Amino acid sequence: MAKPRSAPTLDDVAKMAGVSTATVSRCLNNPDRVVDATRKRVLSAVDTLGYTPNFAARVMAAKRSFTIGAIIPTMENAIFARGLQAFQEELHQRGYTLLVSSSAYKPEIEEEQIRTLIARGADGLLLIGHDRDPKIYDFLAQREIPALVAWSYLSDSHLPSIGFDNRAAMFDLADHVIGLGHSKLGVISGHVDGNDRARLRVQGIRDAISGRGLEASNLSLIETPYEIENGAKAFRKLMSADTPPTAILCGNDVLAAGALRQAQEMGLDVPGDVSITGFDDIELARIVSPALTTVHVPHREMGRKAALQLVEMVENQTAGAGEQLATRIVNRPSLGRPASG
Amino acid sequence: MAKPRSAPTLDDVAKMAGVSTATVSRCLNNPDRVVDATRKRVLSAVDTLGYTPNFAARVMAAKRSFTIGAIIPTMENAIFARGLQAFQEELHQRGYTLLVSSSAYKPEIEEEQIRTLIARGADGLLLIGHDRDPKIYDFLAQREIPALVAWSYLSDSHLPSIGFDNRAAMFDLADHVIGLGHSKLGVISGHVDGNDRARLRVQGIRDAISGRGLEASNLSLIETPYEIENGAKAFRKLMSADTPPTAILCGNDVLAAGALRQAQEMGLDVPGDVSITGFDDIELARIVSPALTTVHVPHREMGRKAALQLVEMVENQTAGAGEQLATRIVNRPSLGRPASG
DNA sequence: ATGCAAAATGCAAGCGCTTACATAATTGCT
DNA sequence: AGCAATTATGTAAGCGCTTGCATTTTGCAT
Repeated sequence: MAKPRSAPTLDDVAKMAGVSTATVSRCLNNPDRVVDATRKRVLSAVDTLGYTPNFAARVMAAKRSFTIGAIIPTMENAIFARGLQAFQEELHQRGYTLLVSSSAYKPEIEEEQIRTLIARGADGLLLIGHDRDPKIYDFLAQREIPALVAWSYLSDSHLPSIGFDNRAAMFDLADHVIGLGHSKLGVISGHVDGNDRARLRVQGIRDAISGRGLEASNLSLIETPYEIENGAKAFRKLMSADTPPTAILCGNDVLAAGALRQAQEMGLDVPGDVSITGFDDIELARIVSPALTTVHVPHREMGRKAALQLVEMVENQTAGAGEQLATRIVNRPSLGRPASG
Repeated sequence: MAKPRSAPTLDDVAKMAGVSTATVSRCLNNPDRVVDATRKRVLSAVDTLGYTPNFAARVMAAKRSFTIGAIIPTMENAIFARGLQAFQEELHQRGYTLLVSSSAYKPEIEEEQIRTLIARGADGLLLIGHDRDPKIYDFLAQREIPALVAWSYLSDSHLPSIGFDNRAAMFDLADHVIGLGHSKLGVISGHVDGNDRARLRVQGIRDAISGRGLEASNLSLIETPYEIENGAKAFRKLMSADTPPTAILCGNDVLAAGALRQAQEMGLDVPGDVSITGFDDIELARIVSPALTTVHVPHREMGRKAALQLVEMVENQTAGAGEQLATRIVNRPSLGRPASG
């Protein structure tokens, strides 16, 4: 009865069970390729030894890790939480483990993370959005790493994508807002550089404005990182204009929550004095009061479908078709008609 | 110019640079043990080949992964976000990578995650709270895996811990609430089974009640998972009693936010009709209105110190001293005196 | 019983890297 | 210029596992 100073290995198990390491390995990975009696013997050895396979060794020998990597721009707010959760659950079902890392919205960090995840043996990758250095796509292609883009659907792109049409979604919301009578619009967007979701959302607003025959000058835009504080700060700035906007469209719910808080601190009634809208429909949108009118994104469905598709790509070497999902406007009290006057 | 069907290896680099694999390896890990000229040659080969070291192979050969594992109960709300973020940042500074997984508050899942993380070669582990099967501690000790507990400080425990005194923190808050004149208290707690933080917080309230000479019957308690919805549900239930509590102490800010929303939906004024308090002081506590009186926990400091301590344990084989951090009550409008009458 | 196909198991070659240890190239002194 | 002491590099043995192929065992029909 030796007490192992370090982890027991396949060899230890094999010895204890009186079989070869090959048999133990098969026992663990293809149980039906081993006869009952030996399997029992092996498993009991595994048990008494407290054996756990060494992952690194396994990856090296099998050249498969059953690990999927995901790189999201941030974990700091809940934007990606629900979708990623669903993604993870579905992967788990299929026997895969998810490794998540965040890029802080920085392209160079994302690139580093991609390399890291691949070095760690990820069988496939989930990326957010399409905007990135083309050489990354070359790298992925050259290494033949299956990768999928989520949170933004484009039909023609380097990688297949599962997501929604950010431009159209925001277009619909903006059009709706203008339809209520708002003609002076403020926009608090995330930085659009390297962020196609943000860029397309702003584009949607622009398109809605010109579609309704309004001047582009009726739009004032601020770009800022996705943080509550920044939403507040941007709101203050937008409202300090000579003729402030009557509606503020925010690039996401987090910015909108910040704007809303700031409105309240400034003693403004929402939506009486100014309307505020968000995007994403995360939990926060319903917690604040008044609750936010926002664009509902089917995060769970997106996550689930992304997982399915990616596993399919990994296991069958297929290309992946991608899929566009529908969004819908959720009307809540933060949006109303402009004060008539 | 062969185009590699799979990743280039150390060998490829060595060949291209005309040196041995050992030299390449040293070049990457101990640059100063290699003379300038060769280093330059090697690095340029690395570059043109686009070489990235294979992590699994490296872990196997070096028996070090520079990876730290953390298992938190949940990622679904922000309870652990800030602390973990600081933990991660500090680890990164020290050259370590963080692997996070969540146990969904289930002991058996936590155990599985611990094994998984170790199998993946984690050099050390961060665990939340002290309540777990003793055999896990045996396992960790036998495998000699450095591990540290956070979010709860206990001076005598299997593992060193960095955190605060959950009982004392909640005791202070409850004592303060009672001092304001509240004598009928409602408590919405997380499940205390297997969760020492929750258990100790409740204990703190009990101690405050008896410390003030009140009957234990003045306390009504509901245990429920940490989700906004459940906070709302529990609040409804507590307030439906014949003589409902005048103050509701919640196990954390998330439950408190749920309770608050429910209060508003029931047309109750907070704190006029009923006071509500939280715990943690996450961002949410300041976003809701009225903002929540809560217990501020120095999450960032805790995360940072945990990282420092754990790295120290890993690198110097030391035992780890642990540290108790101070919390403080943050007074905000959700807490007031009970309606006199 | 006997022979043969099929099923079960064993053998051993890697997977890509690190690291003692051995060897070769430099350096500094005299 | 010559030798010892350094310093730089090469050699090769694993790390723990999977898997193709070889070998043994089993089950069955004859």
